[in-house]
Amino acid sequence: MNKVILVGRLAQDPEVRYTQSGKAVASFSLAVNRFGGGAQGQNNADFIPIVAWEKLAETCGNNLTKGQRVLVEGRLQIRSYETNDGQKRRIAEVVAQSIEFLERKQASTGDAGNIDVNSFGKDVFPEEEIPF
Amino acid sequence: MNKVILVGRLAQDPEVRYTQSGKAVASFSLAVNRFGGGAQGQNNADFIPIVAWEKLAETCGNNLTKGQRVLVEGRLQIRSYETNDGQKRRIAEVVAQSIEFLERKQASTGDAGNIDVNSFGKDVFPEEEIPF
Amino acid sequence: MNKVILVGRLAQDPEVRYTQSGKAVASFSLAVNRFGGGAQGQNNADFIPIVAWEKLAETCGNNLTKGQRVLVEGRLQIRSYETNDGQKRRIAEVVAQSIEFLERKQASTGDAGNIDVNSFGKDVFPEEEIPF
Amino acid sequence: MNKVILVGRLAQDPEVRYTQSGKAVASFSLAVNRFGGGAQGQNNADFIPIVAWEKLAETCGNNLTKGQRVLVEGRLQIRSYETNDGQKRRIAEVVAQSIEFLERKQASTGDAGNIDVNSFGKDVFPEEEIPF
DNA sequence: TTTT
DNA sequence: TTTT
Repeated sequence: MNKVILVGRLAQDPEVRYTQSGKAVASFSLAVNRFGGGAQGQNNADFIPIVAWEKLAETCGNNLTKGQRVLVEGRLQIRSYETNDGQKRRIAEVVAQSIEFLERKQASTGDAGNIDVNSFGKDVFPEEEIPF
Repeated sequence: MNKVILVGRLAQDPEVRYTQSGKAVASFSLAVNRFGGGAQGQNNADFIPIVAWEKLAETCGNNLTKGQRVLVEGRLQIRSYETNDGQKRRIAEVVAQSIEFLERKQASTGDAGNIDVNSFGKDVFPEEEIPF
Repeated sequence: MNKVILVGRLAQDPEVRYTQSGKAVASFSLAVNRFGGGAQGQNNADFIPIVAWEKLAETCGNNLTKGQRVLVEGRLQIRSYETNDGQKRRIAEVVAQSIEFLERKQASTGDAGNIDVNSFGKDVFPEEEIPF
Repeated sequence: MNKVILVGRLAQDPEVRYTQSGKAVASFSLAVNRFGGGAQGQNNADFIPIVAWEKLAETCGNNLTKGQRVLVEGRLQIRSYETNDGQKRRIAEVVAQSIEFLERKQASTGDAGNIDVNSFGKDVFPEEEIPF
């Protein structure tokens, strides 16, 4: 069991990239407030990296924008990578299995009349690297 | 909502430290298998940093040992810190709210006859730094 | 581990009652859509009984109304009771531990300017009966 | 979001039945202790009805026995049915999406050498009735 | 680096 | 109806 459930707002628009084999990968940072979003100041949030793969990645790219509130269900993954100067680092991120839209996309961003309020993804343990 | 539920084995004995004000903090790494712990090789695990505070920290120190299987419920926190040479880093860790013991402590590690199989903690958002 | 996490809408205003010892108990039914709340018809929901105790019960009574969307975290409990004609029955209900308000109370139901968007409760295993 | 996560012991061997179209359905009752399984007496458990469908149902039938400890992830469903004398009743049950075996099958129940310790299922919202 |  |  490796289960993560988060409710928060996108801190940025999702970025969608493609692996060499053509798989879509969306990534964004989710601002998860620690104390209910009250008046406790602007720093009371965890900014949690989210990645989504394939069909779910494309749903994110097409339907999510900065500021939108979502529920993310996924698993917590520790990924190793090397910095440009050769240091080994570890990064934690949540690999989304499903994303529930708790708000519609902002009207200003374009039409959003008919999107599904839920979109389900598959759990993936991809062999491929996340492209940078 | 910021909820994490993990089942895994302690990759090491918990380390218990104390903050300047005397609060106990336990930390350990939890090995969470990705594919059900079968024969897929030894590398298929995420090693997830866990911290526990106060009474739950002491319960960890007294009752958990390397290799023991537990269920951890907590929240995912991103913490900023500085390296010795002044670089800013961010680390993700799970702040445990409760830990359920799925196995008794190894007999070889000492007496463990009558411990509770569950121990519950409170969610904490401590002001204090985790001591290193 | 006995954990339930639901996102849905109140199917009715909460009813707040008091036990003989004066503990508040709120109860309501939560409509949880099965397929993302799309156009699949009105019958695709589970109506799940929720109960909340004490301070959380009062928060429910004061801040929640029919139709409002909430996230409920709790545990699943099977309770035995007797019908008026002496039959034994079992009912399942979710005992709320925390409720996150995903929407503000309807303006028409009264002022809702400044309520907290989160309200946290304690897990309770009360000895007392839920009053009818 | 309709998510249930339970850790408990099978109160009985699973019963596997088949729908008219041939789908397997397993059902059993899961005893979920309220206070950590300590010495608080024998009545401190919720007996929660679990159902599993298709491949997961067969895995249950083949690998689970009374008394075995498992982790069940699923959704909470309210199902309507009629009693033999025509009364309408509602029953709550957890439709399992995945089951993690926290213990191997009892040796006395037969060979259990090489079973997977995890088995994953799909979320189903079947049109068909659960056979009685 | 950041959301409301 | 029940598990350890």
